[in-house]
Amino acid sequence: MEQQSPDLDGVGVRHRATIAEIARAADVSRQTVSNVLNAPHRVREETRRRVEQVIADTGYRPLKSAQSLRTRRSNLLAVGFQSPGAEPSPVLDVFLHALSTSAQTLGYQILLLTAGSDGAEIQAYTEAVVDYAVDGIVLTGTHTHDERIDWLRRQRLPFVTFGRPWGALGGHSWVDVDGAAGTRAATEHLARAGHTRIAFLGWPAGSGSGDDRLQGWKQACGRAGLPTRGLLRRSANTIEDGRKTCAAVLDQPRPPTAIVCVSDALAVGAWLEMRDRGLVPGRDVALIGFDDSTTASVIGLSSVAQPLPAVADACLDALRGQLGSEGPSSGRWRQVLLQPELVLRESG
Amino acid sequence: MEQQSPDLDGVGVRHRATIAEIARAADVSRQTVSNVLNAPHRVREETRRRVEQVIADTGYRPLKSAQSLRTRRSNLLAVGFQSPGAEPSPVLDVFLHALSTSAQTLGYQILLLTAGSDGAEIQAYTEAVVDYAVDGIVLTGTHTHDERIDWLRRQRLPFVTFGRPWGALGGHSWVDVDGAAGTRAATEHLARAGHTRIAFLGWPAGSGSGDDRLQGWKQACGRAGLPTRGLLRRSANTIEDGRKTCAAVLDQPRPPTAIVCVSDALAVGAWLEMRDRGLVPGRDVALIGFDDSTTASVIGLSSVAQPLPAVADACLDALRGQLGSEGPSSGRWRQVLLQPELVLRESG
DNA sequence: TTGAAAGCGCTAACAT
DNA sequence: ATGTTAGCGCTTTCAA
Repeated sequence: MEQQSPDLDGVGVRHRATIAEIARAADVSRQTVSNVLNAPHRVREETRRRVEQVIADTGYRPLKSAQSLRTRRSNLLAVGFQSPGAEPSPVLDVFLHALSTSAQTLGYQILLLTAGSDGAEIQAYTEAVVDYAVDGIVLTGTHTHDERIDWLRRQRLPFVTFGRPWGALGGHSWVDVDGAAGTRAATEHLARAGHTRIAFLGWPAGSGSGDDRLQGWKQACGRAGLPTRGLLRRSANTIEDGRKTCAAVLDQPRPPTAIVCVSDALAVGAWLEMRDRGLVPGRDVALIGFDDSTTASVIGLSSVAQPLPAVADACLDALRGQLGSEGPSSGRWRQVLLQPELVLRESG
Repeated sequence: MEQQSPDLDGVGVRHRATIAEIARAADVSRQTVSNVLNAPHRVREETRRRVEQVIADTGYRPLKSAQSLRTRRSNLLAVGFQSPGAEPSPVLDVFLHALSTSAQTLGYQILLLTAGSDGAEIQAYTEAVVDYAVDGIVLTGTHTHDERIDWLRRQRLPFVTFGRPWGALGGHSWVDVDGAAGTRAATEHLARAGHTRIAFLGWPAGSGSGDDRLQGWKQACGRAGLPTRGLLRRSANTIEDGRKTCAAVLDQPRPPTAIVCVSDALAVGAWLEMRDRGLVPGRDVALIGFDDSTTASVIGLSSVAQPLPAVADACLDALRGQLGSEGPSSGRWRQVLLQPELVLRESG
């Protein structure tokens, strides 16, 4: 028969020691306890030791709501992400995990905000800032004319975007992956392998990252003296569109022997179209995607991988730069462009 | 040239109206303002109107840290999820999104906690509860002898698990998907299609949900008078293991004509193995997976889909049941088992 | 180096 | 139905 012991895990999570209790137990004032926590150098060695001992014994941790009420800082970071709707982004969940993990080691917690539109996302940020006094915001999936960025700047909130401010002025911190470098590496790899007609399946003009990745292909073709005319197809980002544009490009009089895609979604569509035609990707036609999704690894699709943990860390860095002083002063902005990595598999 | 207007969005996010200001502007006491917000029925119609008008004009929203300091509630829910490491779970990110979206409509925010082990997750919960006074916890990915559940129960924290408490007593709220029903439906579908030898690729014994899904296959075979001997293979949850166990089961003297898998990871492995052998899944051998991952939809793999938005809503329901009164009293536990849906594609 | 006092914004308890 | 008082736990003055 077990003993009646209300709490097996030390003091237990429900008991809250207050700063006053610590002070009493250590025979100092509350203020000294606060100093031990927030400005240890101001406390005499011996006193500090004694207080720290009591803190350790009781498992005392300051209550954030009280701290926040006083200091207006919450150690909370909001990250907004919009529903990909149908197909979940292969990028965001890995990024989220990395961000949350790194944030926790820095003493921050992640408030997860979801929205269905830019307007809704702004609304969510508003509530997070007004209600919870979040210290900073991580915005994902930037696009041209991004009203979210405008809003954040107007409000002078500390924020960083995963994605460059396409077409905007860029007066803020951002972290992005060099998409052009990724498609350039993919195209160069194919050129080295002897391909002379390399097609590109892209997104409609005007999406920043889509245009960026397109440039990489164009540049690599230019440098290698390869043609691009008639080898570019644009479509929305669905598997079905990938099939169709792949079919279109293969049905040309002079079809390409290799295809680079702006995304894995399109590449997977192309992959399916090839299979249906009895073509083996990598043997008959080379194929390289972008994002290194799980699906890509499953079907042996070569792809360009984004260094998401590094992106997450850079985002936190940028945010901390803004949080250090009072408010985002220009000059504290960090702009980081990370290099992706070409992951080669059977298809290319 | 634009006018110098510091804030275009109403009052702007940085200006905080306090309850005192609202009270002054509406010519009532602070308490009355508080009542308008928290107990409107106690306020005279006309007074309420006036106060509400001021609130609307100023865009006033109570500060959570102050509310929380007073009431010990934060309107914060913590959700813990461990890194899937290599292959991101096809389930968790969709679940997270659904959970966050529903939580926001209920006035809750999601604190995202990541951990690499059960111990680390408990540590993260501790900090979330002690520091941020989270109101409740959503735990994902239950397993047998789950120390996280034991800990949450000992601490008497409001919580709900996505996943049944396999092997434990079950004195808490949980939401789960009826895995056995899913594999049963899959197996019955195959039996109706004329298959008489249906194999199952499962996980090692002892994983609750794996055993559960296995049972569904066994039951369906039993009812249909189909054999199971020699048709079960167990392995870890990797694509490579799926390949191997699929190969093993196909190399038998009397191979199956259909295969049901405990997960899409294994099913994808089986799918690849079939293709390498020149077999067309769905034509030569039927194949059905579990989880309805993006990959499954891409490659035309039939699969069992979990109703994740419904799971998220049920989790929130269960949590709200516990938050209503002070503390989780027995009888307030909700246990919800939701039905999955068989999604048929080319492979089955 | 330490302590005392004040107050962040809100709501529960009590008084009117 | 409304107002008054007190205090949640912490940190920022300021004084000793």
